[in-house]
Parts: sequence; C-alpha cells; structure tokens
Amino acid sequence: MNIYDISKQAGVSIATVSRVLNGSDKVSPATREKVLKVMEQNSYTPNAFARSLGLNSMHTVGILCADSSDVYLASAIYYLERELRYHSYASMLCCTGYQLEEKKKYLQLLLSRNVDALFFVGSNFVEDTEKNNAYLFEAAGKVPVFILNGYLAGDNIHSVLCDDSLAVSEMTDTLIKRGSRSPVYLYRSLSYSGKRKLAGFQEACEKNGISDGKGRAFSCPAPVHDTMTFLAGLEKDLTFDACITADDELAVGAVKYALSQGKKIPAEFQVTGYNNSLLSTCSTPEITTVDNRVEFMCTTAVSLLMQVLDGKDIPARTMFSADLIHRETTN
Amino acid sequence: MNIYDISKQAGVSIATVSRVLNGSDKVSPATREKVLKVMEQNSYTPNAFARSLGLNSMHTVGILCADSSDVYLASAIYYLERELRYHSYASMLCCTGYQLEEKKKYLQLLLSRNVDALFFVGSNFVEDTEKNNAYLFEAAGKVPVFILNGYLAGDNIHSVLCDDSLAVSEMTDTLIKRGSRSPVYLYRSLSYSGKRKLAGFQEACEKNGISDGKGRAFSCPAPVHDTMTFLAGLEKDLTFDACITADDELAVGAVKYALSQGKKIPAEFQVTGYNNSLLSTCSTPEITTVDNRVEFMCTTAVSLLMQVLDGKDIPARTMFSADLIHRETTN
DNA sequence: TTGTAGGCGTTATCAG
DNA sequence: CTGATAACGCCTACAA
Repeated sequence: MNIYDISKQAGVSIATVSRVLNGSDKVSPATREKVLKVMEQNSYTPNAFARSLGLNSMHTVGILCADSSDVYLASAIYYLERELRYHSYASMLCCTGYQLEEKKKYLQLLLSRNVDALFFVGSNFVEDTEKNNAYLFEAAGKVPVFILNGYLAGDNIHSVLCDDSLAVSEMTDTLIKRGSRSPVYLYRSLSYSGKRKLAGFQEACEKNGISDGKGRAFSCPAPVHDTMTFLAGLEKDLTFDACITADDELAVGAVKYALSQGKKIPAEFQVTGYNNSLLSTCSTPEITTVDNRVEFMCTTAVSLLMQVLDGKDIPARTMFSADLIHRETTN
Repeated sequence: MNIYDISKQAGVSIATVSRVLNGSDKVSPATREKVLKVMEQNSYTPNAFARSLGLNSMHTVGILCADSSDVYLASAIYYLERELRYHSYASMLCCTGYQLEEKKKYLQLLLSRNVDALFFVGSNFVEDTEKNNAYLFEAAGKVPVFILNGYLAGDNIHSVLCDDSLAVSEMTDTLIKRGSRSPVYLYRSLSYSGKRKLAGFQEACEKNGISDGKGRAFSCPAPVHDTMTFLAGLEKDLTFDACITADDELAVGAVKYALSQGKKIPAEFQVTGYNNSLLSTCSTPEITTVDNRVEFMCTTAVSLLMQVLDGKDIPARTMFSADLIHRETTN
C-alpha cells in the first residue's frame, strides 16, 4: 500500500495525498477528509525510507558512549533519549568501548545510517593529539557534533560540560576545612574531564598549603574490591585521612576500605564521590558527592541541537557549575 | 557525490559501481580497482536512505524499555546493542516509561522508522488483557518481536526469559533451611516476571509449612529510604527475620533497615536481592542475590533474531535458569 | 564482464 | 486548490 494506491482509491493525484500527509493547508477540507478516510480504511503508513530519501533525513540522531551500562552514562543516555524523543527524534545508540580504533569503527556504523547529528557522551572521546581527534573533525564535517562532558574546539563541534575542576577544588577545600590534613585523590582515567578534576584537586591542595598535591593523586582500579586492595596497599607508603574520588564507584570502594580497617567515618576518615549516582545512596554510610547535573547537561545539549538544526548560531562551549551534596561520609 | 558521479569519473556504468559497492564477484579486478580508486579519491559513501528504499531495510532494530537508567535494564541494553552491532545492526533505543499509552505512542516512533525487528526489554510490556496487548500483536504483524524477561504467546512473538519462579523459590527455600522462620517477600510490581517471582515465594512457603505465604508478600516502594520506612512500619504488625526481594535496590533498602534497627546481618536478619547488579556488591554487607544472566539472555535473543532473519523457525519461548550468589547477607 | 532501464515511495516544482 | 512530472540515489533483472 503506497501513495499511488491511496491516490487512486481517493480519486486524487499523489501530490494531493502527499499534501494531506504533510498537513499542507493548500487542500480543501472536503478532499482532505476523503483522502484521510481512504488512508484510515487501508491503515496506510508512509514509507520512512522513501521519505528519508526525499528529505535526506530520518529525524534520527546518534548517541555514542563508551559503555551504556555505566551508571553515569546510562543516566545521560536516558535523559538524552527522552529529550530527543520529545522533539520527535529517534536515538541510535552505539557503545564504542575505550579504544580509539573501535570508536572510529562504530562511528561509521552511525554515520552510514545518515543520522542528523551526533552526541559523544563522556570526555573519553576527546583524544590527546590533533591527529587522533581527526575522526571527530571528520564527523563534524557531515553533521553537527556535540561533546558531552568533554571539550574540543572545532567547526561544527559543540561542547556542553560541567565545571569539574571547580567542583573538585571546592570539595577538596571543604574537606580540608572540615579537618582533613592529608587527603588523597583517586581517579580512573585522565580523559579531558579526568584531567580537569585532577587539576581541581591540585589547585585546592596548593591553596591550602599541602605541598605534595601531585604525589597524593592516584590512578586506581574501579571495581570495589580492587579499590579496597589499592588503598590498603597505599597505606603502607603514605598517611591519608580522606579520600576524594572521581566517581561514586571509587568512593564506595574507599568507604569499604575504611570500614574494613575499622576507621570511623567521617570522624577518622572522610570520603567523597562524584556524579551523585544511585551508588552514593546505596552505600552505608551514604556518600557525600558532587552532583554534576546530568539531566541539565542533556536537556541543554538537545535544546542546543534544536537551535543548530534551526539554523541558529550557538556557542562552541557551554559550561555550568556542579553542586556539592553533603551526606554521611564527611564532617 | 552519488553513484552517477563515480561512474562517470571511472568511465563505467552505475551498475558496475553498484556491483563494486556490494562486493559482487562479477567485476574484473581491473575495473574494480579503477572504481575503488575513484571512490576513495572522492571519499564517497553510499546514501543509506536510497539503499534502504530498494532493500526495504536499514539493518536497524528497535529496543524498547521502560527506563534505560535502571541498572538492570541498562545492562540489558548494553549487551543487546553489543551483540546487534556485532552483526552490523544498529540499535534504536526508546524509553517508554510504564504507562500503556506511552508505550503505544513510542512504539510508533520506532515502527515509523521501519526497524527490522523489535526488542521489548522487561516484562512490564506484557499487559493483563488481550486487548491491552493488542499493540504487541500489531507490532508483530510488521516485524519479528522479542520479549525479554517476559512472555506472551503470539505469532511472530518470541520470548526469552529466566525462570524467575524457580529462582525465588530456591532462594526462599535456602533461607528457610538456613534458619529463617518468618520470611517476608518485597516486590515493586506485578508484571509477568513479578508474578512469577511471587509465585516462587509462595510455593516455597507452602512447601516449608509456612501457612500465610500470601500474607507475607508486600508491594513496596523502591527508593532506598522508602523501603526502610516501609519495613519499619511493617514491623509493627508482623514479625519477620528475613527479607527476600524482587530486586537489588529493594534489598539495599532492607539491609539499611536492619542496620538502622541494630539487627545483626545475617545472624538475626537475612536479606536477598535479585539481578546481581552493581548495587548488591556496593552494599555493606554485600548482598546475596540471584544472577538472572542478563548477558546470556541478550546474546541468546540476538542470536535467535539472526535465525529468524535467516528464515529459520525458532521456538516461541526460550527459558533458562538463574544462579544463586551467596554473599554476606545470608547464613 | 558490462551496460540499460525500470522500480523502490516519497517530496517538490511547476503549471493550470 | 489540484495534478503531472521530475528528482532523490541505489539495486537488479535483462540484454548485450
């Protein structure tokens, strides 16, 4: 059943059928009714592919992330998809993992579907060298590109991100004000946002006269038990009375480490997480964390995309501040 | 840049270009090289829409779930997408929430994109009445439909699910054998799988001579604090020394309730979760739970889809058993 | 092995 | 307001 069949049955031309289909106002109410009735009777639905071919768009955007089962990324995807759907765009999801070659390869999967735009969720998509970012520039040559929680300067590339540096800096500052004399900082990766967080920690250390800020930051494995082991090992070389982490999962590990060592939280040992995810409230005691406003980030990004698709000019970079959520792991 | 431009530049017909594009073996190596070179030089990519129009497929499937930020659903989506991508299918994600009208509406979003198949993740898509399931039957009239963790009999509908009833029954049985005399069961919803789990609990109660099995099962709100409040209230009317739950988040709430009341886990109070999610190990003590094998479910479903697309005949229903994971909240 | 021509189902541009 | 007709870009018999 196609537009020709409908046009025949309704006794009009395909052009008229198409007009009815697209809600054009240049159709008389009478013929409109007639056509709609025939469509109804045949439960006709227009062919999306033919439509796309003519319009060169399927009203679909691509969402790339390293791992959609990560609690933080999962919620970002949730909000993005919701907002896009609200604007009647469909979302194609693609999890690329953390390897550059895979990212490139799976980007093609999306690009080959002619998506209208691309969201790269997580700063791990921004590589260190111009050359390794070539794939992003190339993508931006075809469709508008949005980087969430990361930043890269380039034509047709837009970044929406939280001021992670400031957030960690404030958090560290607060911890020190509340009694920590020797905090350590734990991170998983040094992506763009990873570096910014680290910088925040070091800045706060410096400001508070803690000289060896650099020597107090560590890359640490994330599964809870590995984090515990790591801290237990670290204890042999270094004294520390607080643990600032780059995400809630690391914080859970830190809490469990402290509990297993019989340290009192927060009196003897303070812990902070990042992301304000479910994990932070599932822990006992509940974890003080940074709310980096995923939902705001996603709704903002989608609304910016809509403006771009409207032909408007938008800033290359939009940054917003985080919120500190005080719970039971800090004084 | 289209197939005509390439054909002109290469001095061949569009048919030949198309053959090269599709890896036909009926092209001489010489002309193939020639054509490939021209494509390369112009960094030509075929237009997906035109292609789809002829083939009537974009190699894309739709994934529906209530809420992709839910830890369990998020991991299901992750595995589904991974497997589909492996078979070079793209995934369109759509979160419908729990309202029937929304489910119907957003199903259209996917159907209107002419996806090749549909995955409904979570048994909440299967409604109580034939009439309310009409939207599923209708969808199945257009493309193969897979229901994950739920079951509905119907043409072109395939279910892949874990034997939840058996799992909860075994878990309850184990708890009783390990000392519980008065367990309660907590659930969030009575979806298909929700009902099966509940049935498992009641069956085990009966088997073990606990007469009021029905009176010991409760619908309970999920956010951790609400669960705690609920149990604290329940305590006034009922004695219970163990809490079997329908998902890990409820279990976390139960653990926190016990801790807040100073009950010793597991000596005085046992708790079990469901899903073997990150939450179960982030809790302290770590939660005994049911591993319902999300990954297996997803890889199985995708592999079944591939068989369907291959024209093979597959069973309407595939069921597999769960695994009990013993941790620190049970004796 | 290669080329021609028709079809896929729309949308859009003209005339009328 | 309506209709004819040409795109849109690719695939695939069928011919050569």
